Amino acid sequence: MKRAALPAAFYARPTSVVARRLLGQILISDVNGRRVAGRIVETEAYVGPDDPACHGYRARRTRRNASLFGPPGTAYVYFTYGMHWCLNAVTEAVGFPAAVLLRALEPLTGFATMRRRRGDVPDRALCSGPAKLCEALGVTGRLDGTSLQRGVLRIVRDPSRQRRAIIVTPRVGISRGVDWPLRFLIAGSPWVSR
DNA sequence: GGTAGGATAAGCT
DNA sequence: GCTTATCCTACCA
Repeated sequence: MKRAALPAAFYARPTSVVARRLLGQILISDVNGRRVAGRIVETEAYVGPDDPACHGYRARRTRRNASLFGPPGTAYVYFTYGMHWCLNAVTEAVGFPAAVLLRALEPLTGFATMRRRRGDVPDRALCSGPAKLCEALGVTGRLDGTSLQRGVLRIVRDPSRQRRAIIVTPRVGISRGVDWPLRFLIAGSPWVSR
């Protein structure tokens, strides 16, 4: 079934709104021609030049974070801790460095491919963290700056998306801006991180 | 059940 | 030199 990718206008809104509305939508990867997909169950908002935890803090543009300043609906993929990739969806206006970090998925399609990339782990461990889901989907820096509307990675609307309770907490793994409530989870989902 | 520590490298000061 | 939007293993309870 062919489903429409979320349009740029979806992302061209306040980042915390986008982070909430991405919960329940479907992320599809066709890296190496292998279809892998999952439902987004956990996100975090990084909200621009005034957010001390955001890579775009003080609007400092570097080679690493360049795509964070790109058009809404762009993939921002960065490398961290010497071995892990993380995937974000760029939000708001061109030139405004903000994005939603995709932190966990409920695996839906391509279990064999995910397990080949991730190792023989329980289903719960396939995509329950930002670096885990990148490994499961084959996401690396090659996809940084690509479109989430028509690229190898796409986010599509789930026509059967339920209206579900959302839990809001502070963000994880940061040392500045620690009390800002910008992490969003589908309440009761067994697929979230940690 | 829980958590401390190590892996490992780019980017920043 | 130090920090980092993480994960896994080893070890303790």
